[in-house]
Amino acid sequence: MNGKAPNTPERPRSLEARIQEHLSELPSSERKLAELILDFPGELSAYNATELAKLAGVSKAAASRLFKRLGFANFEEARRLVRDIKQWGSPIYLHERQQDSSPLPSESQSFLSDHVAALTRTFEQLDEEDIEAALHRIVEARRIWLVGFRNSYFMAAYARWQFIQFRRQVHLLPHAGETFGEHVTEFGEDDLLIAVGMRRRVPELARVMHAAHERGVPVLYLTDSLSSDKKPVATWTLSCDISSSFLFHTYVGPMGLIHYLSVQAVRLAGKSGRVRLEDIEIAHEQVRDFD
Amino acid sequence: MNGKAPNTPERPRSLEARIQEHLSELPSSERKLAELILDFPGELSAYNATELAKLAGVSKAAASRLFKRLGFANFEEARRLVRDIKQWGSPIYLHERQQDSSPLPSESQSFLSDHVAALTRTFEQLDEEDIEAALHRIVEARRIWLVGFRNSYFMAAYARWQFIQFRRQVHLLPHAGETFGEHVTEFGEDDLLIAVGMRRRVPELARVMHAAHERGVPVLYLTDSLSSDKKPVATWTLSCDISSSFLFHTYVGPMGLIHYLSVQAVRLAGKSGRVRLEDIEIAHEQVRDFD
DNA sequence: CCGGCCATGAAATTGAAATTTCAGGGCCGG
DNA sequence: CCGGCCCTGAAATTTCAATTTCATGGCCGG
Repeated sequence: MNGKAPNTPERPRSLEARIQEHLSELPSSERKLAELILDFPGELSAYNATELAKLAGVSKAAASRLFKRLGFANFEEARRLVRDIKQWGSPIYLHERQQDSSPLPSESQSFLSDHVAALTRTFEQLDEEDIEAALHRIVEARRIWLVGFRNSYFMAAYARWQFIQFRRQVHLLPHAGETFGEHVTEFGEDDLLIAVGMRRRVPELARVMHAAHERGVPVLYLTDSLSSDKKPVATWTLSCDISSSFLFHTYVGPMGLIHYLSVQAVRLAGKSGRVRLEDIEIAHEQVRDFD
Repeated sequence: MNGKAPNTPERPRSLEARIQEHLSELPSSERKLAELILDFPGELSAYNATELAKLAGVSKAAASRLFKRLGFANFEEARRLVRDIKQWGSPIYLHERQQDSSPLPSESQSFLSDHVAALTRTFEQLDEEDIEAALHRIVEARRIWLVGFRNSYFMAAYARWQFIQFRRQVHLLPHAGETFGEHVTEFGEDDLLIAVGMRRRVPELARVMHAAHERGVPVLYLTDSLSSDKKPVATWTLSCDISSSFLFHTYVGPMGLIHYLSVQAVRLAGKSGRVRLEDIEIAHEQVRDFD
C-alpha cells in the first residue's frame, strides 16, 4: 500500500493543472500519456482509458496509475471532471481567476466561435430557391400570419417586428393557451403563414400549419436542421443550425435568417412598387433618429 | 430475431439522422431518450448510457434497446460514431448540401460577415465586472422582471424563456398598451429588473427603470453601444453592437449576450447549490414533456 | 557482482456498465 | 371480456474496461 496520504483538500483543479503540477515527477510511461493528454485535440472525455493508453503507446496499467497519481480516485472521476468543466465551466475560472492570467477571455471567446459557427452553417445551407419564392410571397401576400410556440415564440415576434416595418397586415398569433380557431378560420387564399418551429416543437404547430394548408394558404416553415425529415406540410422550408456546445442552443442562426429575409423583402417590395419611398422611411426611422 | 436485413450499405449516417429516420416508430420511452439526444447541447459521447437514461428519466434497458433499434450493435458503437463524426467536423448532410447548392451567393456572404462582425464587437466590449455582478443577482433575486418595448420586446421574451429553464419567478412585463402601474408597485427589494432597450427606445422604458430604482431594485440594462450617453439609471449596463450595413439592425449580438448570460447563470446557480446537477433536467424538461 | 529499488506490461481480478430476461400491465381488436 | 401484442423497468446476467497483481528487467550504489 503506497501510503500516499491524500491530505490535499481535494479542491477541483483542472486536469491539465494537475498534470502540470506532477509532470516532472512522473515515470516515463505515465509521462508519455500525460503529454498526450496535454495536447489532445478533441474532447478528452469521449475516450476511455484503454484507448488513451493505446494512443500513447503504453499499457492500460500505466493509465490507471497515472490518474491515481494525479489525485483522482479512478479514471472515471477524471473523465467526469473534464466533462463537467466543459459543460458547467470551471468553478475555478469563475472564482479563483485572479491567479491565472487568461481567465475568461478564452471562455467568452469560445462562446463567440460557437455562435459564429452556427451562423455560418445556417447561411451555408440556405436554399436560395425557397428563399426567393418565399420572399415574393412575403411581399405580395394580403396578410401574413406568424406563429411560434415556446422557444420559437420570440423569433416569430422578431419577424413580425421586422415585417411591419415595410408592410401592413402582419399578425402574430397568440401563443398562450388561447385557441387558434378564430384566427385559423380567417385564413384566406391570399395569405401567408410563417411558422417558426425550432426544437422542441409542440403538436399545435403542425395543426396550424395543416389548417393553413387545407385552406390553400402557403406555408413558410422556419426550423432547425436537426428536425425530422417527415416535416409538417410546408410550401417552403428554411432550416437553421442552432447547435452549440454549451448548455443551451443558440438562436443567432434564425436571427440572421430573419434579418436576411427582411432586408431582401424590402428590396423586392421596393422594386415591385409596393413600398413607396415614404414607406421606407418607416424602416429608416429606427436607424436615423437619435432623438 | 432482428429481422433487419443488414444488406444496407451501412454508410455512416449521423446519429441524429438515424434517430430522425426512426423517430416516428419509437415507443414512448425510447422516444423520450431519442428526443433528449436530439436536443442535447453538449458532447454526447462524454456521457454513458446509464447517465443518458437517467437524464431522460427512463430505464437503462430502454437506452440499450434504443441503440439496438437504431441499427447499432451496441451503445459503444453509437458513442464512437458520434465522437468520430465530431472529430471530422460537420455531419454528412452538411457536406452533401455544400456541394450542389452554389457555394455562397456572395450577397448572403456579406450578410454573414455583417453578423459575425456585430457579434465579435459585442463580445469584445463586454464588461466582465458588470456581467459577474449581474449574474449573481440573476441567480439570487427572488423575482426577475423583464421589460422591453418595440424591437426590444422579443429579446426580453427570449431572455425569459432562457431563464425559466433554471429558475422560477421570471416575469415578462406586458408590452401592449397596458399599464405597468400594477406591476411596478409590486417591485420588491429582492427583485431584479432587466430592461432591454435597444434603439429606438420609448419613454416608458426609462420610467419603468426609474420606478425600479426608486424602490431599491437593481436594474440590469441591456442596450446597444450607439445609445446616447445620457443613459437611464441602471445598476449594470451591458451594451451590444447592433450595427449592420444593411437596412435593418442585426440583433445577433444581444442574442449572443443573453445566451452567454444564461449559460453562466446556470453554472453559477449550480455552484451555489441553487441548481443541483440533477436539476439540469429542468433544462432538459422541454425534452421530456411531450405527451 | 550483488541487492535494493522501482518502472513496466501481461495477465488475473474486480467492478461497473450494458444487455438480456422476465413479470406486470396497458392497449386494441375481436 | 378475453387474448394477443408489445412496451416497460427491475433484476439477473454478461461483457468489458479499469485496476491490481506479479514476474521481469533496468538502473544504481555499494
